Amino acid sequence: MAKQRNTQQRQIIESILRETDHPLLPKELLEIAHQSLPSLGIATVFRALKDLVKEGVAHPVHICCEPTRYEGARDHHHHFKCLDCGTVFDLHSCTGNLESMLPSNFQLLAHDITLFGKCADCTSH
Amino acid sequence: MAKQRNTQQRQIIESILRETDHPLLPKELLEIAHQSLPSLGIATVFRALKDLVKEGVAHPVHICCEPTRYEGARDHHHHFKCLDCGTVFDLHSCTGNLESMLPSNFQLLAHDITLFGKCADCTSH
DNA sequence: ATATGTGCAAAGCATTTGCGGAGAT
DNA sequence: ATCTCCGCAAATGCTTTGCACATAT
Repeated sequence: MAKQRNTQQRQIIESILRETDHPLLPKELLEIAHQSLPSLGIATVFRALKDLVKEGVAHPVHICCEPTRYEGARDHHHHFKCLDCGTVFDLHSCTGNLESMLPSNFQLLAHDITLFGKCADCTSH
Repeated sequence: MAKQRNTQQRQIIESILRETDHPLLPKELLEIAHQSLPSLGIATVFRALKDLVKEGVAHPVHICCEPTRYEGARDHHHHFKCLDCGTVFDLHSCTGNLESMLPSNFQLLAHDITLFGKCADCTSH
């Protein structure tokens, strides 16, 4: 892979991912980035995200029937989507014992867990 | 909701879902259906799937960066995707203790778990 | 100086929708 | 006979790509 250039647009995209505590849609990321760089195009956002995922700096987050969101790489964690308000929260613990779900001779390399329900705010209303 | 008609195309689509033991892409479903009804169109597949999901007869399955698959309604289960051959398998057990992942005052209503790795066939090669 | 990155616009897919005609009731 | 469903083709929304120019090295 060729050497990567340190452009203004990549810096902005990386820093937004780093500073945001929940996964973002490419469109949302673009809107935030437009505050510092109005000329930024959506194609650049997709190209940067693809590269950052390849480098392990960003992770794709797939939820239900919606377009892929992206978040900065952090500790291993999963997500909770509130069915009332739609917000996606990070969850910071992880259940064990997933191996027990596998048929024999299957090898477990990774897993996705997404929980759905009502967040604290929506539960209290 | 208006009364649903019992057309040949819906019968075929339902029976394919019922007889297949893993989730199918709309495109794959269409190809199988073409064997019994070559004139079937993809729009009809999408319309039928949307109705069947609403009726609870089919479930959408979301995996990674791929288009939504669909499967007939069965017992609660999850999925395993082989990273080598791409096949999606049903898993018939389910881990407990997901509640422990939640922040306080969050209410758990549903969950998705997808495991990734190598299936028995690909492990042995 | 040179090769990579960018913005724009066009292309590609997956999915949805409008419409006139076919088929189920 | 009527009203829903179908197939087709056009439209939509998200994502990718080609190209000419800009810019980091």
